[in-house]
Amino acid sequence: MAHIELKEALDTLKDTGVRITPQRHAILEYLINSMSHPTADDIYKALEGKFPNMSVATVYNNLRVFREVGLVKELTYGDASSRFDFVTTHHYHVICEQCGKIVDFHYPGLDEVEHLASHVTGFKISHHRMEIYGTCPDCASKEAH
Amino acid sequence: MAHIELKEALDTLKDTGVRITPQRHAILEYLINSMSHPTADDIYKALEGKFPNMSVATVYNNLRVFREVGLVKELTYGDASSRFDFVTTHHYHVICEQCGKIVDFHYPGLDEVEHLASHVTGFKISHHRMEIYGTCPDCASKEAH
DNA sequence: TACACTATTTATAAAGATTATAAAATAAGA
DNA sequence: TCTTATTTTATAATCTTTATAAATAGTGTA
Repeated sequence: MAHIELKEALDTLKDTGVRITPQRHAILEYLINSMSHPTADDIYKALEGKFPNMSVATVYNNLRVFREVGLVKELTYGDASSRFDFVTTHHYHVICEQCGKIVDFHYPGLDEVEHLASHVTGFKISHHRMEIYGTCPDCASKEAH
Repeated sequence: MAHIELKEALDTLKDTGVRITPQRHAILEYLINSMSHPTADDIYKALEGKFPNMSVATVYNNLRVFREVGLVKELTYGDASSRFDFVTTHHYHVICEQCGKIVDFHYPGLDEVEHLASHVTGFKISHHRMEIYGTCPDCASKEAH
């Protein structure tokens, strides 16, 4: 199914008139297969072997292109660099404050919150984001030692 | 009441053994009176007149101190720099995607989400963050022109 | 009030992430 | 295959934030 997702993503690019380069192919593939939520630098390092001459700028440029097309979501947490997530179904993230691990968490969209916010503030709401913070089981058991 | 908040904040600092310097006083005062959610640079620029020799590092250092003491919350959105918010009661933020305006939005904490997340992932949840995005009335009316 | 001690500020530089630029390379359609 | 506009590369610049060390200034004590 990762296979199908990649194909669909490439089709999306084609439909939008975005050229499919080997670098773009590899970045998408990495994002889809990666169960983590990599930073631009993670991706750069991971593809160094396959593309020894690739520039960091290429990674950033393409992540921006993917974001604009809607294939990828950019996550900005407290730490230094953004993380990138291939867009599949709607889900939230649970983040470990000790080790930084990010786990997907499926939950119905909080439509009610958006409605109330719209009513109270007069904004036309487009979307929201939410993250949940805590300690993952691994770190919790280490703490207890 | 901004007056009272400032006094309480200063008391908090005193209790924690953090020295009250003119710069700290001014930064706190600015944060409390500011209805916006300023960046470190906003604060720096705003206090330039009063403290011509103040260093940017001072602003950053003190914002970190305030955050550690719990007086201030750091907000990291998509844009380049963090924003800082004087902590009062629990509330969320509604953010205009056109002009960047941030409006406070009071809503009961989403305890249920935290519970479910804890149950599903095994994390020990400490807190969550949520932001709501949309278009503010001003920008919406400009769009319609 | 003056002193001493330590925290804080300043000035500066360094680090890290991201973006801009221009020349070279290349994907995709004719 | 050929052409052209897009993309990549290499590099430098920008911006935010942190580190460092010397100078300064709060705060408790005599």
